[in-house]
Amino acid sequence: MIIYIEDDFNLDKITDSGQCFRWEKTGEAAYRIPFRDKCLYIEAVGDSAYDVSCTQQEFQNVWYDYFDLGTDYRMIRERIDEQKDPFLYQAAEQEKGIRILRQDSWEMLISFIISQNKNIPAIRRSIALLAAACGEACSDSKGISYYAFPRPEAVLGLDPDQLRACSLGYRCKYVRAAAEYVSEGKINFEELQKTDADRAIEALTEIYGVGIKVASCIALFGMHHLNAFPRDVWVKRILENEYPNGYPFSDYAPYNGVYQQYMFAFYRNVKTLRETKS
DNA sequence: AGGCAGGCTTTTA
DNA sequence: TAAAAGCCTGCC
Repeated sequence: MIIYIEDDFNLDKITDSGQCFRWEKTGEAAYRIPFRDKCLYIEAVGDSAYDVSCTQQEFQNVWYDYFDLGTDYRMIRERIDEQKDPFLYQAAEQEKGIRILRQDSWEMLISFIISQNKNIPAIRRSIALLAAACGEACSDSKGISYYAFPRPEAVLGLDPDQLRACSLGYRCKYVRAAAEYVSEGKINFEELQKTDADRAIEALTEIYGVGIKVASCIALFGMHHLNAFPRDVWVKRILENEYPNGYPFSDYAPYNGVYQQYMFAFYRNVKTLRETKS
């Protein structure tokens, strides 16, 4: 089925922005995307046109929300004043097409615990190993198999050696603690989605192995708190280098997290560009 | 070969 | 309470 998306939407930009770790590239501008108990093939086939493997009904019920198509990212992007903030303006122009997906809170919790001290390929690898170790084996619309992201109880069912085999290293104990925490019902993701970003982050940091940065990522990518602003080493460098007199968070509320994504992706791409040149 | 990669917890001053 | 040390692992 062909669908049309007029707003900012770029599959490569979204997956390169480091918010999702389970998309599989199946071709030029084409991906296979597992989400909860579903799996979608999507391919860019022309101007604003995308070929998707699901029915119209499934797209409306599941994927419209997953891709956050109800939010106007062009409007968010155009709030940046080129004169007042040329750096962010350029970053957003360059990285236009990034959106903040509405992913599963529990999956994001585990994914970002795993992310600490790892680069993106290593994060992807660990998550794939974990899913293969205890996720449910499923079959997509083409009959090709994949693993659903495991439930907390499935993670708890692994013995320590099996967990360690997912290349989790010292994060093993964090992953296990988080699975216990969720399994015991100590966190209510739905409730935290309804509050503000700061409250959600505060609650998330109660979990062993979750600090401010990881909690901010979970709030932004797993609870859709668009004002959450993860500060990793790159963002700290950006704030130091580009905004020595301070960053105007209040001007950019309630979308600070979206702008963070633009500048983060922009900075990283500049860096890799420099590396490939030299 | 040592440092670093999208940090966190624990220990130490 | 702020700064360091230690932690798994893979990669250059």
